[in-house]
Amino acid sequence: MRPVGAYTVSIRIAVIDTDSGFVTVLAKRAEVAGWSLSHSAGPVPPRDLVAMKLNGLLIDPAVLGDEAWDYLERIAAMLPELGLVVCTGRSTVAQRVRGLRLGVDDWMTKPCHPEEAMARIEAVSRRHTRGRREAEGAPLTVGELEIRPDRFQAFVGSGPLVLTRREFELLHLLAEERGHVLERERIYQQVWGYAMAHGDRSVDVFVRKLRQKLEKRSPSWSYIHTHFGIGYRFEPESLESPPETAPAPLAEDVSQPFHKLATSK
Amino acid sequence: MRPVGAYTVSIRIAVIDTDSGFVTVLAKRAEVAGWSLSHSAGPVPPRDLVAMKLNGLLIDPAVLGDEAWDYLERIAAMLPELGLVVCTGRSTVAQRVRGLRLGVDDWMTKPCHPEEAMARIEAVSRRHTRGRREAEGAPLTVGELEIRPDRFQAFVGSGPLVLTRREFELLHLLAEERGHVLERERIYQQVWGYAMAHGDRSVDVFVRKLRQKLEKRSPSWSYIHTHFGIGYRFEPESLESPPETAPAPLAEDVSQPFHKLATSK
DNA sequence: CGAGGCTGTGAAAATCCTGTGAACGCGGCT
DNA sequence: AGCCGCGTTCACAGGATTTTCACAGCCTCG
Repeated sequence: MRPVGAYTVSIRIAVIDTDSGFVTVLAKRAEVAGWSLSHSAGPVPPRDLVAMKLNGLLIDPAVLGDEAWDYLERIAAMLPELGLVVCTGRSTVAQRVRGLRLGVDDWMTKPCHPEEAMARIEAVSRRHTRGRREAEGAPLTVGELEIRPDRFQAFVGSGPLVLTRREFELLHLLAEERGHVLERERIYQQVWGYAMAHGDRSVDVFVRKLRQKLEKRSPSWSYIHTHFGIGYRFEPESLESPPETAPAPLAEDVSQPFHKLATSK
Repeated sequence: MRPVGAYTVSIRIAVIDTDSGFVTVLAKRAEVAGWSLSHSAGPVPPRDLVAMKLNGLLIDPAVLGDEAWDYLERIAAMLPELGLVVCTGRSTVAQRVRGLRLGVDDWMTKPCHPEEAMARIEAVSRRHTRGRREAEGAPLTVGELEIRPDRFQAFVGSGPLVLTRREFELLHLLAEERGHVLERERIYQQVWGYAMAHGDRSVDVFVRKLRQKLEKRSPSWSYIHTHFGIGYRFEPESLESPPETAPAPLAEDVSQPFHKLATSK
């Protein structure tokens, strides 16, 4: 089921370690793999870790001093979804067992090969992402739209939009990357799961379907903007602004052939 | 009397290894910890592993010969919930990385201390046993349905539904996740315990059986809703136009008080 | 201001998905 | 052995969803 390439998803990790050489090498590999990595040479408050929305944390407890066990335990309890990997110097079996028991997911011994560290972090976070429910299920609200991954649907005040799977996934992707212009190829790759054939218009067609449904249920907003020669950008924009005199445009007039193209910037 | 201390849940593991000394020691510890352990000195057909409903598998790929990688990969793909731990002699970084990438959860080097092996197995299977056992045996009432896990049966006003085991588990899963759309793959994974083969229609068939039985005993309600291209969603809905019955507040479910999803015809 | 490439549209054609009924094995039981 | 209950697998029919096309209306650039 693994698509091509070793790393299928982008992973967010943090490293707490003073060994700058190791960290540097790791950072390089992480970049190649498309992971985002942040580094600290000292303990990071748990609450900050929460805010970072990490998939994995690689840590050398040696930098923590006496509080090490306590710190690890707190992290493990507070962030059950986080893959917690220890990488440290000499340790006894008893220490490793203690660490693993109190919530550490993997324990490596220095010196450790960065590639192996990456692989272990990946393995640990793979295990954690399975069986998670909430992570993907968090509803997303933009404009008067609410996107709910747990139902594969989007809602506006008046009710559901009734989207097909593809439509939903396209909308979800666009909304997640709200504000960014996404190229067609990128969109296709993400939603369809494989490379887009040259000349394929599927993305355009689905954008149209989405625009239709969005407009029907939320006429006073504009969501998907075209960037000529590139792709699309999602951004809820209220069309209201002129004084309140509009004599109720009364829809059904199908003579609105085109959408305004946003080429700005 | 449950063994107090470190091991809070009973874990089922299997060991595939020829080192009988190591296995013996491990078996002893496992017994003390209250785990159930089965042992084999040679490869075990994946389907047998499925039947064993394991939490963890400790394996020395050396006993597998040439097929080792293939075997590991197959196991990992087929049993995503299984904690797969390798324990073998000398190995290269590249081998470890390869193993971890293709689905192995942890990789130890022999000789390894049995206590550490236990701790690592526990760590990799922790994820799946955690956060899931709270309301395990609690009866669940939805619509005019009552689901009793302690009996493996569901009841409506007029009596029991007479469900087979699979039917019950499917219903239970759906009801627990009420309101959420569950993908076929996830349903299969949860109820059957291993990965769904492409093209398998079992879930559909069981949904039909459930719908039939539900309709026979509770004709005025609709419970299982189809989401085209995705899977199913459980949500009791009265078919009668509710004269004045409040639209079932169905609180508690989510924090978002929102409309009910209308997909069905 | 015109050519040429891009995007929006509507609809037909091609695919894919789900509901069903029924045949098939596999054990367990009598 | 023969008879069930249960879970799996098949093949089909009816729909729902995606793709593909052919055109027409824009946008850029020269």
